[in-house]
Amino acid sequence: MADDAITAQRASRRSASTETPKPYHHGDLSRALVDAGRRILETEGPDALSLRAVAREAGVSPAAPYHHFKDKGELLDAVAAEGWRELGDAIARARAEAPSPAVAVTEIGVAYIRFARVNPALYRIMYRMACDRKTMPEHARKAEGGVGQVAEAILAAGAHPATELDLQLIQIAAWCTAHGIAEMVGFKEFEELKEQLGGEEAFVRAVLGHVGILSGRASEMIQQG
Amino acid sequence: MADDAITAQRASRRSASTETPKPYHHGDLSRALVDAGRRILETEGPDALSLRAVAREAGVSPAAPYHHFKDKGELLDAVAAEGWRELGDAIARARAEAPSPAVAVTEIGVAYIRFARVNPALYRIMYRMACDRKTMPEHARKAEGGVGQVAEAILAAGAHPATELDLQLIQIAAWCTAHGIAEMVGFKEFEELKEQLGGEEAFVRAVLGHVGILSGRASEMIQQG
DNA sequence: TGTACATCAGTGAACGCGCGTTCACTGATGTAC
DNA sequence: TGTACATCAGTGAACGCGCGTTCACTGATGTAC
Repeated sequence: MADDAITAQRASRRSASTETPKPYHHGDLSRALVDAGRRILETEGPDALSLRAVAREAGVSPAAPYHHFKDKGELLDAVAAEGWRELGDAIARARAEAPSPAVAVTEIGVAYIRFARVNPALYRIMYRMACDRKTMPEHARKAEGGVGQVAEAILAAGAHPATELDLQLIQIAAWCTAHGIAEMVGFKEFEELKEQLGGEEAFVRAVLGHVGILSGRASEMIQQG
Repeated sequence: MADDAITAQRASRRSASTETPKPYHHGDLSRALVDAGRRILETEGPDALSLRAVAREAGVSPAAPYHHFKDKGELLDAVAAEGWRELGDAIARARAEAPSPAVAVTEIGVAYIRFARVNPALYRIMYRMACDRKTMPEHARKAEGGVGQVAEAILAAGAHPATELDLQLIQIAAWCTAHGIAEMVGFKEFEELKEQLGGEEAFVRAVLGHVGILSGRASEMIQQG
């Protein structure tokens, strides 16, 4: 009877997904492994993210993941891919919720940096893997995934880049700056400044406001550049 | 006699330093270890930088480094510190050689990014360690070490920040942007654009030109911000 | 609906590896008389 | 200048560890008749 309940639970989990806390083991281990990976990232940091640690955290033997991922790399890819997807969503949300297109570029920057701060270890391995491969993941390069949205937001803000090249360069500059801030905003040397400005987000906005592109003055940059 | 020659060599190495290729072993092992570490970084990447690998590369037993460094971390610190020192020198040189104070800020940015590109693995671990500690190394924060020079260059360019806070924010924004570009400039998706623009340095300058602060228009940023 | 069987998703033991670090040691270097 | 001795800077073997991956296995799940 208990067995029947578990079986039913597993079946329902595979089709829809209203479930009780811990139906792991059978059911959806690859999902569980990615979740476990993220838990490890946030509690123990990026260097603790071994295949064995993930299996352990998921309550499964070290060999089990091999039924779902070719090797360690593929598991890590899955974790990072989820990160990029969520970052893309956060950006899209920020853009949609911006009070006006004129400030959308800034809001994207703020959302990007906030994501990195809320998921520091995840963001670190996302970027570490991108740097190792010397490329962004497919998804992040597409319009819905991230970078593309910046270009759209810049255009929507009323900027008229002279050339396609100008637009691309602005996009790249914005992306690089956001990344730089994301990696450094947690540094201790900024703590005093953050307090002075009334919190970390205020600090981030202040820094963005001194960058140019990300301060909602994209069109100026284009006309001048 | 051969022994005498070696002894003399060692002695001279300790005082001055005009030397023949391989006087290692005795002489200056801590120097040799740092050199070995850098060689490993550039040939095998940051993840290969283990204490054993460094000892191996230096031609010495795995226990030898412990006479010069408390533990692995201290050795890595020494490698990274050398990187920060050289980066600081590169920045100072760029500033000194800039044709005018007005373009010095841009030249600093270019020099920074060039350093990261010439020493990619070194730059990676320099930053990885800074992120782990959540702070820049002492030396990089000082005026002669890096960040401080940016502020000086901005002032020398004729900018008149309304407040000390403005200057700090610009400094931070510049630093973050340079870091972001440094980490991403090698990405494959930019290759086409680089060719279009006539090489990587041209590409870097073009991106910097769309950032604002780093395009020699710092004073505008300040007056507007 | 019940049975026979293939497949699927786990187990747990084992492998070889490179790591950081410790240890007792040894021979060369430098110092005091 | 020569000898006795302390110290210094190495050696190399050993430790325990966690890692990624493989393997033969087993029991549960799903399928065909």
